[in-house]
Amino acid sequence: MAASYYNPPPPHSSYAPPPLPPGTSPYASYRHAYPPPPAPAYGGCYDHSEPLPPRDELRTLFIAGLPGDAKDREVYNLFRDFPGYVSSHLRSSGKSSQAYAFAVFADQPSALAAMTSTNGIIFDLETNCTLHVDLAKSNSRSKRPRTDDTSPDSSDKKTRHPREFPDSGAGSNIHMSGMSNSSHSLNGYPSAQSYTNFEPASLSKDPSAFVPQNNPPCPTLFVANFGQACSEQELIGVFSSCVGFIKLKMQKKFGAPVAFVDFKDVNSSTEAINRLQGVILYSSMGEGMRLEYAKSRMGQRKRDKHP
DNA sequence: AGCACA
Repeated sequence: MAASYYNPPPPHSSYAPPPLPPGTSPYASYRHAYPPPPAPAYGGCYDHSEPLPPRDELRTLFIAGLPGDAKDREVYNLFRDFPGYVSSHLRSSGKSSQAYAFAVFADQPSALAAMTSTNGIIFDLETNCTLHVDLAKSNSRSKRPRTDDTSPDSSDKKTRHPREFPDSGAGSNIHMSGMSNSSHSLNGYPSAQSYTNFEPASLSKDPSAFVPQNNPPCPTLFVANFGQACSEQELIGVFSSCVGFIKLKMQKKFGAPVAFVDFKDVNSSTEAINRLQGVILYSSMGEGMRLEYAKSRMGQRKRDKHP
């Protein structure tokens, strides 16, 4: 097990209290707006009316260790910016002081990446609630998690806007496709603005702040400007969801920690740059991390010492 | 604003 993995508490003193009182939060409504009654029709997760993915791979996370007063919003904010995040469901145990939740992802690698990044984090500094995140026993019964066929508008008609985010603030479950936009934050607490609207966070990146790519494309990426509190496991959790990911090595013996991430080819590394550039990690407090092509490929010994 | 390891 990843028993050695220990995530220090995030530098936030608390969970970025939303600017709205709890009662008036725009999220307050989805608490009681859950359409599906708690009918755990598990055991048969097959739905033959839908063209399911070939193997019904588990892509739902089970989150334990939540405090009893956890809010949907908190679970949502925890996972919303992980690539592939689809939706989350909070289940309060009622009598107990513990709650649990499920987070649905587009595929298992995305789910595993989010799992690695969130497992073991201290969710509540006051009660020292530590999250235990694992793959769920079965996938959540979602309406239409992902349509791989070419009939996209059977249940999704109102969200067909080219502007990606529906106003799911008062919806039932919290859906969001963080797939192909270069999401700007993984920590879930980007700024107060995200509590009041669902603008894609990427628009807060002004083009002038973009990183010039000086180095020629390389399958290995150089990663900098992530927080000191960031663990290698957290980075692996983020990067391992990228196609072609091979390995990640963190280097923190010098002042600012950096990391090298190896991909199978430059297509994959380029895709990862585009996807994760500027992303703010959960453990981060400042700017997002900066990705560049590395100056040399990881693990490639220089064979041309002499001509 | 920082590019190591083999």
